[in-house]
Amino acid sequence: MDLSKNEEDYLKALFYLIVESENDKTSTNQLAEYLGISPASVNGMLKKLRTKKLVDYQKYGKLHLTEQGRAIAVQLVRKHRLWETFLYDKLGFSWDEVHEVAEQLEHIQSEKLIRKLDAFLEHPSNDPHGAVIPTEEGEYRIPPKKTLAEVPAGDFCKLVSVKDSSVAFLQYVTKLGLALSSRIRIVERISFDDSLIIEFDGKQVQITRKFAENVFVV
Amino acid sequence: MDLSKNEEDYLKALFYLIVESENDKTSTNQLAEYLGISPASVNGMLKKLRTKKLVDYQKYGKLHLTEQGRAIAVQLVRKHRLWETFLYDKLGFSWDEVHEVAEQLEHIQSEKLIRKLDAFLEHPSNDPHGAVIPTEEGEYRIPPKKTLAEVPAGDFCKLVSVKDSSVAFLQYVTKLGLALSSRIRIVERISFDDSLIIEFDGKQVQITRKFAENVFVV
DNA sequence: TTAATAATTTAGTCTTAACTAACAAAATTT
DNA sequence: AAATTTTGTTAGTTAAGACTAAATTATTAA
Repeated sequence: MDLSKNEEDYLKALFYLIVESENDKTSTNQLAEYLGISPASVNGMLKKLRTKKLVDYQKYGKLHLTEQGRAIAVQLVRKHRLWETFLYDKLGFSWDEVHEVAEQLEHIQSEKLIRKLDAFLEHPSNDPHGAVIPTEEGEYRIPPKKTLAEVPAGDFCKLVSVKDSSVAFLQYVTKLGLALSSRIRIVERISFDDSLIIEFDGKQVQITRKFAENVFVV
Repeated sequence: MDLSKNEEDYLKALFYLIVESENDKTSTNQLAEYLGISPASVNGMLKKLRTKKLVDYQKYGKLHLTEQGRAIAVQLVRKHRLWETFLYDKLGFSWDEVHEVAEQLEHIQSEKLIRKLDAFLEHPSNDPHGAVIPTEEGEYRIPPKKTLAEVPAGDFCKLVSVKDSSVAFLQYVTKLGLALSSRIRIVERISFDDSLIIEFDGKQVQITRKFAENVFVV
């Protein structure tokens, strides 16, 4: 099945909304909002994707991805994350720069390219944000997530990804000096305002609870 | 200046036709033929490119690229050839597979990506087909073609193409074990009969002058 | 220099994927 | 249960960029 960049973007957005909400469905308006496209336009595209048996819904009903639609979306996620890994590991892009470029690269059509890239990167399991890279066979499971806010005082943990991946947040993280796989120790919890003091790379910083809740760790 | 994939393809085609013919101009029909698009459609796009000051022509006249159009085209060629080099050198694609994928990759918009890629590949000067890679500054000159017969003794060179592509000659080349981009050293020139001894892949063979004159190198 | 041929342009159509405005159905309030 | 609000759909428009057919200009041959 050969899809346009556009159709691929719809599938990816659907996948994102469905997986994020862990709800197995989403709605026209939500999708329109996410893509920044009018609901009317989205409605038109959904009709098309339905005739291609990639999404599944009836008039005024909720949207689901078909098996095939889901499979294609998973492969797009795989491509996106492999490219992010390439940009980060091999080309020295920073953490917050990889997404935008990978957004373009993921649409390149060549199975061989992805297989070779995967091998070149030595079959990575996580992208630079710590997200799991689906396998070639389409296996994709989301590991249970834990935030920095849940780690007991005194314990160590490792940064693997962030919840809010806005540029502003990512830049703040970078400015703090926190990098992917930074080893972090919880020095103290301030019960007064729920902030916490953490230590990494030999320095201590104080962060708010809101910040801690945005940082996923292992 | 932000161009669509389409506009970029037109500029690249124009550049190809103009540079190949070494004529500094081309025509609507020639361009249409090359792109596999009807002359009428090409005419429409040319109008658009003219208003963007990327091509230069008047009604019923010959087509030229403007300085800016040429500069953009050169950068596309640069991107294309850097990606081909990446696919060949790093991912292990064969030389006849790289073009199709590079055709897609060249449209990725990110100056940083190209700079980083160039550095990662250690600033290659030639792509896997032996073609020159334009510099970041847009310098692009086609070097005069050189045959194996012109390489001084002791020097290294790389096979890029052949002059005589008869089956007999190609079979002989293959039998010798010479492949595209084989790294060759000129061991010795026998002045008696102008034959030369070359070394590649750790083995030495003797070839006639006639043979050497049929092999282009870089 | 006129006729024939080739090259180029114009005019009008099609498809895709966006849009707005108006309408219809579903969900929520009162 | 009726009114209101939210959500989803339809209809009609627009912009690219392709197309064909027809018209125009250039070039070549007679």
